[in-house]
Amino acid sequence: METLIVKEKDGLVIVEGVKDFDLTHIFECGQCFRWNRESDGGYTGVAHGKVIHIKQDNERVILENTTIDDFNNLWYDYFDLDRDYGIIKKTISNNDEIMQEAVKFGSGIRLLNQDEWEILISFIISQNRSIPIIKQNIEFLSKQYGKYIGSFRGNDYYDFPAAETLAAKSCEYIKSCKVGYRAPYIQKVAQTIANDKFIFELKNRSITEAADYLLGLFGVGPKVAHCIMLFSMKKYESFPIDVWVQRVMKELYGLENAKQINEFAKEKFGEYGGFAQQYLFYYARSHNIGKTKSGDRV
DNA sequence: TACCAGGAAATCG
DNA sequence: CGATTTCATGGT
Repeated sequence: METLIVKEKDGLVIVEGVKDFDLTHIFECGQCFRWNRESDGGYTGVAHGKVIHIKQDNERVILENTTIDDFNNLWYDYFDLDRDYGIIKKTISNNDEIMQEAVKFGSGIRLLNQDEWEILISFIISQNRSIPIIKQNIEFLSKQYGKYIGSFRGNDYYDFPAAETLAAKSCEYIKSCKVGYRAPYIQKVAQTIANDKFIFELKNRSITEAADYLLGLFGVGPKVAHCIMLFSMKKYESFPIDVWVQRVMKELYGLENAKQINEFAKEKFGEYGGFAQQYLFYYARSHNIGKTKSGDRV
């Protein structure tokens, strides 16, 4: 992104000139599970083994409990600040009133660049579950098996557990985090990743090769594979199809099945499919598109 | 109480 | 091979 001004003041990192950026859109659009809104309107979260607090006042973003070095080396990429979302939004919503509305609603979404391993397990857990429960499960896992990071504003924070740690636990222990029938998926995948760090290479491979590898993991199907590639590997043509995307594509575009949806997304959104999907998901879930009669849309 | 949740594996026909 | 059933758990 052009013309970002970064400075440090009173222990805070202040970034000015941040466009197409809204914390609520970013953290509530379903891409991440470890960020929580605080009473001051900002969010506290764990990523990169660190806990930070972030708050926003229009185009000014304020980070607490971090440094300029970490901003430059970690958070700048994590928040995808090097990307011009104006171009993306304009391109995907060209001649498409539906997308225009979805983009307007989630105008400040940025696709976070998250850890492959954490996203893998998070979205294995996500299957057939609601987002609040997914967040709760991941908190259980982190508190039980994650490394203690430290205390911030009176709360203790734990990193997402390492693959080696989970690989060494039995299914029964993993199940104590209330992940249900997904426990054996987690346990087996943890062993795979602990022995074979290949997942961290996929970012540099083709989307086909990445998908092939991910689909070979126990408990990973098409939807979860696409979420992993989109949220942790910068494979932005990925187009995860979940219940909400199915609903919104049927309700607003008249598409009946996954095959039709994939062809439409590839044809219409191309390299920006993942961004389009995320605007649509956030819009659909926030407005209950497909769950209520179509006249209820805001 | 029955049904649903950012689905995928197992099983069926 | 595509279509259906099953799988834990918590919220509504």
